[in-house]
Amino acid sequence: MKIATYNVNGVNGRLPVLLRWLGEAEPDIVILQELKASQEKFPRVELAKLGYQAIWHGQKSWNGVAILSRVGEIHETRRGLPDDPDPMQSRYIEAAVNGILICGLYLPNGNPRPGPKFDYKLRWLDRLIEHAATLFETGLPVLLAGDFNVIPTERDVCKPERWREDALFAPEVRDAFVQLTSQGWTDALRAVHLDETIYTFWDYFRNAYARNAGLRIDHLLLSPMLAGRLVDAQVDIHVRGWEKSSDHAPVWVMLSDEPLHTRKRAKPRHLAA
DNA sequence: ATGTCATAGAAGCTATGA
Repeated sequence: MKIATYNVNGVNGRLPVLLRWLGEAEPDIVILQELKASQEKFPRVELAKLGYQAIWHGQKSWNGVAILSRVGEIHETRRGLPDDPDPMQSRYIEAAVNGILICGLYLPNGNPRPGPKFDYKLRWLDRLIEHAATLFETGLPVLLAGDFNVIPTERDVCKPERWREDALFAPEVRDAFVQLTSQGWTDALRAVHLDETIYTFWDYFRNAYARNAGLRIDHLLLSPMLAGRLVDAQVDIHVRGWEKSSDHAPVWVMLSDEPLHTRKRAKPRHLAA
């Protein structure tokens, strides 16, 4: 089973890109962020033509998250985090699909730092960490995926020194990400590409994509049951080069149907020797 | 500070968020 996360940066403005990628990549389940569309303006019919059913949490102009499936029913379990810091912002959607609990999230950007937007990001992370702990403890197969707006380590940014004060790389935010993954989640892309430079986002400024001046901020975190089924994780980097593309590229994991007893689970970074 | 996009409304440009 192939599961992807993609910050589309406007689901209607980028619809041709999204449909082209879906046709090419054929993911089974897709988690979308930054729909930038109100609830009634989601392109349900166009996606259904490609065989995807969908649930979505829209919002006019900003945010918005969705889950697509071409492998059976989407059983929504919640939208918004428990004690969400701002329920008006559509940033979280959760559903059981094909035996996996899919958690789609769009974390606040948090800039400028310091300031109220940064405080909001920290509160959101706090709520996410608490909810993730609850989900983890169920022992179920759970996937946390989306645009985290977190650069986990220096390896995940082209020029770390330029990002020291940025809300995507701030110590408080990176600490929170470590706190989250330390619950036992596997960062799938990093587990597959241990020592590689691999990015998921290139901004529109300064020809960033052509220079590969990117960031790794879109993540797929696997509970132990799913980590035991991890076959591959990749970024569809070329999609970022398409005309009218999002500033993010799609990121996906391939999971086997059965546990892979031969593959060792990736150790959290803080436990590594 | 800069740069490039999409969106919405004050509208055919400007403000905003990223």
